[in-house]
Amino acid sequence: MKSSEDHIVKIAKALSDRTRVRILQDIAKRGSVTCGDAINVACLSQPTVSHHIKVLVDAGLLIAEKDGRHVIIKVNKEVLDEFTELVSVSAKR
Amino acid sequence: MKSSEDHIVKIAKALSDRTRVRILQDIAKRGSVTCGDAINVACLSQPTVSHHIKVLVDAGLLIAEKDGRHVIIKVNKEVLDEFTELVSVSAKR
DNA sequence: AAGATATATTGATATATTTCGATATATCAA
DNA sequence: TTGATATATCGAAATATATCAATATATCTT
Repeated sequence: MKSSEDHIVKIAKALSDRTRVRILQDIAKRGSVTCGDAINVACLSQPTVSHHIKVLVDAGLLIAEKDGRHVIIKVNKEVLDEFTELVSVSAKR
Repeated sequence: MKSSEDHIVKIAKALSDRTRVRILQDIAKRGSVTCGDAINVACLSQPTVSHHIKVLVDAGLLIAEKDGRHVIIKVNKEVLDEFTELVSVSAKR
């Protein structure tokens, strides 16, 4: 089982890059997008955006599911809530 | 004026290191501590801990005030709330 | 089957971060 | 004033991260 520190650190790391936050906010605004959409938002190369999406997915902040040759990504709100809750609680007690 | 992205990124960066989260949680638990106390918690060199505290202070997460030769640090709950609120809102709309 | 499109992986480079020892500064105590 | 204690800063080394071009893989279209 993972400590709350480690969990906070993993999510915070994912949120510690401008591009990733931008991608996340864009997805949140639109509901769901494809990786191609994210490339347009980020204005960076396809491999770079692919990498950032992977970081967000690994952190649990994004859910990705394949749909033909596309990958549809959306925000995992539960994980996001868990994170804000964990930060609030652990830093206030 | 700073974008919400930049604000999130700055705080998230501060929270993206195990040592810093540990220090923050320890301070939250105890109310307030000195830098020396933080060194004991982190088990790292004094300059390293000093650096981490600086990062947390610069991000606004800690408030530091000098008291003789000590520096008393405590959590800035307002900034922390602001952060969790910002993350919640910006990633859900 | 062949070409086109969407995404992932690899390998390299540039930049940022973490960490330390050495040293500086400020304050207290004798 | 001198020595001790608390914290900050500097410079360097090791590690991590962001980024890209090239290439691989998977799926669609014709």
